[in-house]
Amino acid sequence: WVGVLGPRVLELRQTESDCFFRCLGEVASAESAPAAETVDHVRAELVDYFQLSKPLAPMYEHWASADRRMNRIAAALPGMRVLRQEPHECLFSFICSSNNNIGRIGGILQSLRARYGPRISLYEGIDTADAATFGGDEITDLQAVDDEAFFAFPSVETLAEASEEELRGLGLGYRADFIRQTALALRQKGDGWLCSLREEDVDTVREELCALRGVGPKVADCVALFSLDQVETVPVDTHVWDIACREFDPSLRECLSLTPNVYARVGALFRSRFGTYSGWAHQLLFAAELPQFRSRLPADMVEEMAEWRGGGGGGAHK
DNA sequence: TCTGGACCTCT
DNA sequence: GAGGTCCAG
Repeated sequence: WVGVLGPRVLELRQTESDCFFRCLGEVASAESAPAAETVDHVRAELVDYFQLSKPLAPMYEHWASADRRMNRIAAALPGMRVLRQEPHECLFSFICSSNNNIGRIGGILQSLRARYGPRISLYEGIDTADAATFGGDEITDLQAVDDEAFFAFPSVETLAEASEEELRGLGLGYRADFIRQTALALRQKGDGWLCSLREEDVDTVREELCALRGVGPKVADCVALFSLDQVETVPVDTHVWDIACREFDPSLRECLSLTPNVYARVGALFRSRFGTYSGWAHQLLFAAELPQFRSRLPADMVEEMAEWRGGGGGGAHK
């Protein structure tokens, strides 16, 4: 994999037993190679980003023993971790995600970076073609988007200064105003405010996030789980709702829409079954629904999921 | 508390 | 409609 993490372009490669990384470039640097201390620093950042100090095996065991279906999924999809993303980037990204599909979100975020983010220069002697030979096909996607350029995520300050019209031009649609207003609010609250929510309890985090423009329950919970250490938070979208109907409580199907009440019921179901790290468990169940992981699951399970989708079982409330 | 509609844009 | 949110009734 090749991509941007914070101010750097990183290349990651995984083997049977190890994970290797390499720094390809960074913001405002003309060096020919990263300093040794930079490499150490990046190693620490990766450990933090992938939350490697949290042992996954005990969680998997707990989830597997709590739920028969989860038992099989856990066996098929090992090593599914929740990332610890940078909160500002995470927040703006999920604001862009509302009422929007994954493919388009990626394009919008890349446009945001290219237009407002600081450019990342590759170290002397490294070209992306060289990196591509290691990285597989991810890098070709990035190059196709913006001519082999890498950008870090824009600052709150920059986004606060952006005009709504220009943001709309990048394909954000009505979310343009959300981005601008939230950036303005964040600037007002000061530099460390968002990160400081990591120390707060779930309810406070949720309340504070939902006060931001374009942030409802789902977006707030995503930001809380994926960047603010709220491990028991379960973001509920229509897919997670489907999962809950299918696996935990068929009576949820009677509900006509995802009201706050239903939303809370779904979250509570996950928590009562999977406990403290319900957010992580949710991530695993959610991943199992994605097309790219389907081939790893037992055939009968894939069949069952297809049947549910096609048979209108999940569509009862839609 | 919940429902219905609007909202950008693309398939 | 899509991996929602906001606003008015």
